[in-house]
Amino acid sequence: MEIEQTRKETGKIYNIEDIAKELGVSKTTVSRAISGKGRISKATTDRVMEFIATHDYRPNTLARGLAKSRTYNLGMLMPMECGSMDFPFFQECLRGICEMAAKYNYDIVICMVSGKDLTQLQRIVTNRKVDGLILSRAIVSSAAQKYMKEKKVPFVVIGPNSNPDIPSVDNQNRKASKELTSVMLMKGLKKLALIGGDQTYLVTESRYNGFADAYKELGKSVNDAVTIMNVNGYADAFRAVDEALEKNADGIVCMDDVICGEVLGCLREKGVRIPQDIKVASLYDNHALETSLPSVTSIRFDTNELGKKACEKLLELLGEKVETDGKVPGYQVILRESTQIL
Amino acid sequence: MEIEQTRKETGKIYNIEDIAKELGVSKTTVSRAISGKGRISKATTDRVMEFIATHDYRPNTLARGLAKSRTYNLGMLMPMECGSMDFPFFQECLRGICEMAAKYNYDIVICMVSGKDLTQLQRIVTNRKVDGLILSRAIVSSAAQKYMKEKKVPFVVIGPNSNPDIPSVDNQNRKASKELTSVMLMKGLKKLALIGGDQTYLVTESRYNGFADAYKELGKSVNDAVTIMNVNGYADAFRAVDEALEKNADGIVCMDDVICGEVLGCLREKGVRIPQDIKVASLYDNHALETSLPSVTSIRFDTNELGKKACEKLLELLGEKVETDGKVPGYQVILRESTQIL
DNA sequence: CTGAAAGCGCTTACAG
DNA sequence: CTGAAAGCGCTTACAG
Repeated sequence: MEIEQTRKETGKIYNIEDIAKELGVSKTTVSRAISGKGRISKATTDRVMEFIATHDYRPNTLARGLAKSRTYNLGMLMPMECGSMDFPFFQECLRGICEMAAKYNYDIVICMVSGKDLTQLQRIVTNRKVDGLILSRAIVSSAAQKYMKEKKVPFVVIGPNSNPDIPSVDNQNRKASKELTSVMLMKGLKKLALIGGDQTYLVTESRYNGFADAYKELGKSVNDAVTIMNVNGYADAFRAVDEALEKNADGIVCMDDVICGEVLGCLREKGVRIPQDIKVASLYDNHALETSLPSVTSIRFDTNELGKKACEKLLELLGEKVETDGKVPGYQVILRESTQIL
Repeated sequence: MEIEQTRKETGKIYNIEDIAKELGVSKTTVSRAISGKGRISKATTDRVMEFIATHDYRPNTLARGLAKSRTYNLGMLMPMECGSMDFPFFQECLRGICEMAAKYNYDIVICMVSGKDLTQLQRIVTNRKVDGLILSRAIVSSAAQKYMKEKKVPFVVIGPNSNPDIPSVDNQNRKASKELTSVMLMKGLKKLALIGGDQTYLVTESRYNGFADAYKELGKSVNDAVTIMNVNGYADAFRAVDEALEKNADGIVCMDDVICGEVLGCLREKGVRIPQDIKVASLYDNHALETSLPSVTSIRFDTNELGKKACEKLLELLGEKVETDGKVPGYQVILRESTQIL
């Protein structure tokens, strides 16, 4: 009560010198008590900490930053033109990142990059507005990575990464794909069609491998399946669906939610009923798949956790002592109407 | 070429003192040349600026910040639990904000707030990580606003705002609603039903007024329409649609995209065809309305521009000289299949 | 028009 | 265990 009073009356914002004076010690001592570094007696530490708590003192981040050459900000690269499909991913991810960053008293600054234009990245880096950066699979631009290496800015990548030198975190695409495919197979489906996108993407490869793993485990060959890759856009999808139907597929596994949306459109257009005539599943979930008619079986990754891990990794890179649980971001296989056996 | 060389060889990061020495002037002079403030000869300014350009010097933001008590960061409050519906709004908005901020060499830091929990806001404020804040209609919490006033942190609100003391920017809800409603009326529809949400929201009021304006302009009374407010959730929407149909409405105007989605669901469930049996329009657009079957007539606001304006306003509050064009964020009325006269 | 000096609020060798 | 002092890289009265 009285403390509140004091705060309200004075409204004063203390600095380290004020505290030193009030307590009759040196700034050095106060600084040490706060940081917990250097030799300092328990008694002094306690006195300082109590004063700080009572007066709700917060060190000036700018000043500390200048002294330690730190901004206590982390940059998150976001593609300006991410479609409505991608955005939920970023939202979730950002949530996890912010949460973890806050835990260590860091904040997230957004860096919107447009295509191959690195202007904004350069601005943020040359202005030293961040201590490190997080970028995601959606930022294809290896130019960005090259730039950051050159400038020696620590960064982590969210998504598949072939280069072991680059710290990265990723979903368990392969494992999850295998699991979903296995379920389809065990449901008694005889002929699966896998419809996937650009094969040069690593995520495509991972999911493909997972799909194949499921066959292998059952003593079958992935060649028993119809695999149609490099599908890009509705026209491609339409042809892919045609091929799947011609080859008598009784189940279609779509590599991601975008493709799946297109496939659903094609099937509707052709008057093929789901799940009566054919089962459909997606290796990446989104809200539309959940609410569409019928709802579509899919894999939901724990993107929030993925963001947290990315942030943790970056913090570690920056020399913060993070206590990580070493868990890998999980996923759920969600069986919905589109794969029901009637 | 040679400049490149120099940069690469040295890789040196200059500070203001280095420059002063190299040029045989004082730090003061260099600082003045850069800021463009204070008396200084054109000749000296040019020399300094040339050196800076050649060596790609960037003032240390942290140091400047400490001296001027500025972070050159703006905070953007984001609701943690914004649904998939809300997010496109934030994405667009954020784009505009970032773009404008970058123009004045500010950056955006994200502050995720969850419900009424102000922890993150307090953290960012007491740590002085931002010079000001932008919050949007989705942050209902007036507690947040109260906190910021108390702490004297400048902020602007995106969305309807009754309090004229609080700087805010908003879409032209009333005008846009009137325009869309007018079009419906002029298409010859005899009985419109307006289905809206919580009447305590200011945005609801604005849109309602716009709807009424259209009637007034045609010399009619809004009482000719069926208005059903405070609709919240599918069950409510179902009853509202029932009522509209009973009263022989030949057109339904939904106050926002969420309600519209529900109304579409209800109509489908009831076997009412759009636009054959009834026309449907929404006073707020989203991707689903654009791609649904049939596509739905709607109002698309220029959210990107809205974000820019919000940022401009905040920058002005912070004392930056912004050159604004005084334009108001626009909108488009997009007539799609759902209102076609067959 | 220009500069020396103090100041922004921290951290951290260095010396006791 | 503690403190005086220098330093982080800028800005800005103040004095010329």
